[in-house]
Amino acid sequence: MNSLNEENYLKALLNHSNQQGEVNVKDLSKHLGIKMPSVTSMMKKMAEKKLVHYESYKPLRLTEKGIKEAALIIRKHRLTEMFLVEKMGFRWDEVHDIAEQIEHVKAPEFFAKMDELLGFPKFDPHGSPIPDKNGTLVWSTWVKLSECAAGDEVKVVAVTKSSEEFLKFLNSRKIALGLHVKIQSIESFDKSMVVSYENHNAETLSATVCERLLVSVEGK
Amino acid sequence: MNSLNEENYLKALLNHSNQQGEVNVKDLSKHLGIKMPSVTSMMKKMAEKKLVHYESYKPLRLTEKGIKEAALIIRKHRLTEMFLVEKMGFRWDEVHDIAEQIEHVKAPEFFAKMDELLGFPKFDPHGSPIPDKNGTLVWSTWVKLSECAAGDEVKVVAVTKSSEEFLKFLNSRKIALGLHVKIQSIESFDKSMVVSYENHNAETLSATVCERLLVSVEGK
DNA sequence: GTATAAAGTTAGTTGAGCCTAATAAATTAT
DNA sequence: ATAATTTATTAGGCTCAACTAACTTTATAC
Repeated sequence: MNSLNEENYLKALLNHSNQQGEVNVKDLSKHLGIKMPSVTSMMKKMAEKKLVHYESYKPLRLTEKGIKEAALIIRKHRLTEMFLVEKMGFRWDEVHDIAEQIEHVKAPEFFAKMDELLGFPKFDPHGSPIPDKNGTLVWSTWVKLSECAAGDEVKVVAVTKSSEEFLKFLNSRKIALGLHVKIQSIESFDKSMVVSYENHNAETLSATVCERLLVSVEGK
Repeated sequence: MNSLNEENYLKALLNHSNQQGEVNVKDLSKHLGIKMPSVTSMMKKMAEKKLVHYESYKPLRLTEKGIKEAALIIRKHRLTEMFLVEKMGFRWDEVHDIAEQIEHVKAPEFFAKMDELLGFPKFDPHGSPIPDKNGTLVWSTWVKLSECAAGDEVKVVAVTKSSEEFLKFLNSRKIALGLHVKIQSIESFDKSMVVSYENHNAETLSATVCERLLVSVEGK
């Protein structure tokens, strides 16, 4: 049985891996709030359990088994978020921290029941896909803009949790579904993005906005 | 912040304390599945945190603070059980293990919402009282028959989770609400009770039955 | 292409929470 | 009232998962 902590490592490994499925120790350390040497030693233990591929001085990569286990935790997290919003009346922005805790509950029946009561949803309230019961994350053709890299060319395909103000904001910048956008750069300190599209050369989009825009990366 | 483990100690201390609020190390050890020396050392730590009164070779007793914290955990457990049964469609006998895990979730809003959705219930699906938000356990005038001692004289006042078979069973023994019963003895190996009432001198009631009968102890 | 900086690893410690074996106190039996 | 039994404590050790300090490897810059 995975310890609570191993579960956090798995989740962070999956969530912060790049296109090649790689993460470096530094990033993992920062996201988990755990010092690098501790991360290294945990990686060795998890490598013995065949959860990660580990080689000294090389980037970390989850194994198939690791990906599956991580996806199952993320499944629990996202199902929980959906349940909190749909069945308990929480707002979508209140549910993350609660789900962060409930995702570690070991009770398959509980999550199966949530799934059933929710009608087997495919996406959580933030627009992220919910992995299936086997831990298969169906990579939707769209991702959050915030997850893209500088240089990517993308098409806006959806918007999550569209409040009226948010839609007005998008309108004011002439951002609409189907729009082609190129990411010029990303400010590392606040994760805001400078993007260009049509006759806009350098629009700055805050991290909050980038979180809510779902896009498909051109050529995927 | 209490560790998960400290929470389990608190709960066990409250649940297994006798009328004087005392528990001995042996019992605690058995109920927690933790060896006695480990319990002793944990008690010393918890005594420093003012959660238990601890003196060598004396029975353990929760402090006011300890009782409150324990009651708040039990509150979360019982609210969860109620929620699982009332709002998610679980049977009352399926919910204990799930609640055992969810009770450790740190998210006051989550439990407050449950409470609200349930209409601020006073009892859980097993008939146990739910402590209030301040950790005050309102000792109902009734307790489970299983919690009484040999020699007690009691009156049957309610029945929890009355299935049709259970009611039939009670009928066949002529046990009804209002009946006066005296507990003759308790079999320590299976917790069944030998009781007498009206013209029945030595009826044996299984632990399961004693769990489901709520009684008021005469003279309380 | 060497120097510096950044990223990663090793070695050694710590604290929590458990364990066993041995000892001591309290209780029960004779 | 002493012996035997039960209950509790002490002493010492283990593992896990964190830490700091020191060192090594890899990447970056000049």
